[in-house]
Amino acid sequence: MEEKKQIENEHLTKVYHTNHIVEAITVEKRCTGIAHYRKVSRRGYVNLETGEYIESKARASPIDIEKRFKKSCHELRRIINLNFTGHCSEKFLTLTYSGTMRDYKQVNLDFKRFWSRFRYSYPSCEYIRIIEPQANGSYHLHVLMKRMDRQGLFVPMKKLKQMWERGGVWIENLPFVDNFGAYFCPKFLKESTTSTDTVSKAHEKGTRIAFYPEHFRLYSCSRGIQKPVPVTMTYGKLKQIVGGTPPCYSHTTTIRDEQGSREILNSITYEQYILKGEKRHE
DNA sequence: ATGTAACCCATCGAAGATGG
DNA sequence: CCATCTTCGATGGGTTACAT
Repeated sequence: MEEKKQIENEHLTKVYHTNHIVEAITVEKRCTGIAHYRKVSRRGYVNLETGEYIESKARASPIDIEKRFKKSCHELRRIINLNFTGHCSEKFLTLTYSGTMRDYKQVNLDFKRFWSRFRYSYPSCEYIRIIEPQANGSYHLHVLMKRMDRQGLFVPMKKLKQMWERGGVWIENLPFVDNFGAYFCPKFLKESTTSTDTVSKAHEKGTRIAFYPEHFRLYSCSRGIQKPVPVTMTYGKLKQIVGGTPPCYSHTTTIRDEQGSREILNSITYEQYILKGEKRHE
């Protein structure tokens, strides 16, 4: 049993406040100094203290890729929660291919073309775009679209189909959920590893992440989309912001030297609060 | 006029190492 | 897992050019 340590009110915590959702990340031993290594080229790093030069691994391991993916998902969730509230100026689009499309670059080109057309007719719109492989490895796109002048966004189906001629198009209102970020983030990692057939390779690794190319971007945003800015504050100040609301989710990770080691290097507590009252503004 | 594609470049996300 | 830093390649969008 891990004893639940109470965080001191004076302890510093990093807080993301994205509309009605508040996330607090509290690191027990906060990073003190500056990292010793500096990137000096594509693969090269130099230790500033010793002058030692090293080169990075040629290829990232599947574990590294999964970590990166999770990190991107976290950021994506926050961006969505900061920019989308369920207002009538917001819509959710899905763009698919009629055939199989496994060319990541081509998908980006196709979206670029779609966006240049869309922007012409709806110049006040901004987007968050997520590229996702389906179980068979064929890509499709999810787009959260938003009118910045806060007028209702209505796009005739006929027009949409003209702008995206590669396959199916869907446009919907945002669903009635508390956490849009969590709703729209890919959930590959939960997939079971029990594979059946042809798509073997990706499934053997237990995830569709394997379909992405090496330097993929899970999401991208147009410039008008706000980026979440964390604020470092005391834990007491955080409690003041959330009032009496208890965290709806909380998790502490302990970092050990190596697996099974008894010595704890650090611990990180993640908490999420959902504040009522500043929820949806229709 | 009206809609689309082609350039170019500032900006932004991904990479990747270590210490805690 | 988070923090921190730098480099590099991708890309968003303003502008121009080219259609219809």
